[in-house]
Amino acid sequence: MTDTAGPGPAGPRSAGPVRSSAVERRILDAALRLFAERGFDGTSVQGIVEAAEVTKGALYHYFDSKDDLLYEIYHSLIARQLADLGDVLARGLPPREAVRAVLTGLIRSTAEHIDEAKVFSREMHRLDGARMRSVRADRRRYHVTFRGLVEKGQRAGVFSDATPAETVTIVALGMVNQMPSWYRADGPKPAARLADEVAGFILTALEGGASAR
Amino acid sequence: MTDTAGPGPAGPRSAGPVRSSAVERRILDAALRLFAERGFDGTSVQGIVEAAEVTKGALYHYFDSKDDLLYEIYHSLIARQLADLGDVLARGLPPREAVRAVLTGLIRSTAEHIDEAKVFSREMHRLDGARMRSVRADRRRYHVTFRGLVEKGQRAGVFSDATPAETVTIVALGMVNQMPSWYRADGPKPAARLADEVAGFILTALEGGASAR
DNA sequence: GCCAGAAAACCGACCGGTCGGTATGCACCT
DNA sequence: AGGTGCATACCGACCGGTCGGTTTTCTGGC
Repeated sequence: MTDTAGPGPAGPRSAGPVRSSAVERRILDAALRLFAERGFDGTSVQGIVEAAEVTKGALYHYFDSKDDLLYEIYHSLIARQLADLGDVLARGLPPREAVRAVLTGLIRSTAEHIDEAKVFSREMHRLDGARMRSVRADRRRYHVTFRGLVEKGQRAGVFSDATPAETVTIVALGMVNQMPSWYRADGPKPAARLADEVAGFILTALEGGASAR
Repeated sequence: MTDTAGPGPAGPRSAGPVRSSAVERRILDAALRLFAERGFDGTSVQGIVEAAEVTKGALYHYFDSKDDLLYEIYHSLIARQLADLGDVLARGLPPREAVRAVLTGLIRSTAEHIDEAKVFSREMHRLDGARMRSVRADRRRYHVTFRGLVEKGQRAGVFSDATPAETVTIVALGMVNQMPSWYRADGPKPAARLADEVAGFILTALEGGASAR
């Protein structure tokens, strides 16, 4: 196993600064940019090392394979999302405020790291078995946690249970996961406003309608 | 140009059986299945011809390139979606029923042709300039038409205008476009029920909240 | 009914080029 | 003197696409 599933979501590391030399980061940045721009298969290893201004030897010194780069990108994205989610949960907000905080935070964060999200949504299927399982498990944890938040609100009578929490989750996270295909940082609407609108829309549906309790 | 864009959407043809020989369809079917399963770059032309039980010569007799196969898949998907949309519009339903009909139809149709949708969402960026523009234009038409439906309801006072129609469209179509990443035909929930739940959820948000008019 | 000739359908060996990855060497630091 | 951090040259596999040729189907004259 790849030890990616620690107890805490990206908790403090014992010995910190060993991770990621400058060269390592340059490679990762270049890979991210090129993957987002041309896709994984459309990007050659040679292209990455040229963009990062290093040599192939350096790349294969730090990474096992091209797929390794992909996994690093995925992992950093999911780790950040789970950490943000954990932060909100730790604040112990009531359901409505919790859902709003999670959704707006997720949308803002996705907008801010749109390249990672783009690569993720487009090339996730390329991962090999073990890594695929690890990434999927993390994604599922996020999904289940969000759904649990909705369920909690439904049980408390704050949200209508006309629509199953699973379906609500699918709609909300579906919008977020689709962002890479249309969101542009220089677009007309700031991410923060978009986030507020979407959260407001989802909450309206959750609160409106026939409250069955 | 490939003359695939006739006047009517797949309407009756003057002299029919020229289009799509059995071999042509076998190739397209195999390509669709393999693209959905392994991705475009992960699928070799050799693999396609073996799966279709034809030879490479036959494939390049009917298609110009591997990319050609992709475009055919995209085009058939979008053509169907636009045709369905047109059918609903032609019925002249009031906004609420129109939105419901479009959404449930789109979700059911996407579930039914999930492989096409999967290839589409994953590999759209691979198209070259001219074809990319054509596909994007069709997608945009769908988006704008749907948004127009929402706007019409808002102007009529049937829908709340608390959330901009554009944002509503982003949420609704975002869910649909994300379906390929999780929907399974053998899943626990039939597509028809899912479609009803989602449409109900979106309509609740559209009708609920403070109606500003 | 038949046959010649043309056109469409199809075959499969082959090619140029690219790509991910490796082998080996060397400078520098400790 | 040995390990880390690279550089460079190179490899074998594979891939999309081509091309000369063969088979099958269609067409029209008789």
